[in-house]
Amino acid sequence: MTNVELAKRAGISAPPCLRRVRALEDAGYIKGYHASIEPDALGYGVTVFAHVGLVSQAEGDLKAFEDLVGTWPEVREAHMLAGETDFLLKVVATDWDSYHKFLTTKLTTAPNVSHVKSALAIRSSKYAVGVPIDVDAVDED
Amino acid sequence: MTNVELAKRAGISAPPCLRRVRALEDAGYIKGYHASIEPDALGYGVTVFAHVGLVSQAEGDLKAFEDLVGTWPEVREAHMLAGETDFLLKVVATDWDSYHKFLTTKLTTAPNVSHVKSALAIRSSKYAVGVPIDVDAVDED
DNA sequence: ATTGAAAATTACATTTG
DNA sequence: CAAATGTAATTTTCAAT
Repeated sequence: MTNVELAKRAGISAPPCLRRVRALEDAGYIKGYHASIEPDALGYGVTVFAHVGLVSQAEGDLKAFEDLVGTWPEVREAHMLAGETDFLLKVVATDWDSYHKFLTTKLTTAPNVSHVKSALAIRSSKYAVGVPIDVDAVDED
Repeated sequence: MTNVELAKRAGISAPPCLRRVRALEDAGYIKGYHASIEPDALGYGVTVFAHVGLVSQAEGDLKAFEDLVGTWPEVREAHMLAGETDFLLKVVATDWDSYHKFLTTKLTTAPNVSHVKSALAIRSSKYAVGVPIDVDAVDED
């Protein structure tokens, strides 16, 4: 969206609107801008949510695991959970074989990994970024 | 990123670069563009992964549940899984109380919902969009 | 609001496979 | 010969004064 279009929606003129956006960027509210792509269209038809349990939950070991998965391109998201599984990983692969290879050669053989439970994503009906606020519903005249 | 900058990275001039991008958009490879924001900075400090089991897995009932969660702003992602849990929902809320309210008044009381297991996300160390391909590493001269 | 600059888009000539 | 690219010119749009 262009700045003028954004200003129109916000009900203000362009210059202060741009200043606000810059302020949000500088303050860290806006992390960046991305294009959304269709994984299936690029041959990445397999999405798996891997529930990972670790042997040690010491902070240093948790951090080490986070750093490790951060280097794996197959892992698109890594969330540390409270509960029976320590980490929830979103893994994207071209096919099931390539996921299985990732699972056996990287994930299960990684240090500190106790058990992995793979849940194949059949389909994703909703994938929204951001927070529940509907921007168009805020400050509407 | 502007088109000229993208063309520079691709090693071609601007017009054919723009044509390629539009071809990707028209073909559905690129779904759209958006800004990435920081949920914590906006007061949404609670992220929960809700594992939902349904009573009926008939296609009509699955679709009905997908449509329903699609109307709930608290649900940012909805993935249908193969395994013991039918759906994995990523839910974002301002605090634990507001999540609990969502859980008790919306999710657990929704039609066809059998059981819900909530896994609180302590922290997210990786959140990447797209696929494992590193674009900058492709076709590099 | 105005102005200056940069980018997007079109048309056309050229090259490449 | 067809498809894609590059150059150039035009129109539009954006951002700073």
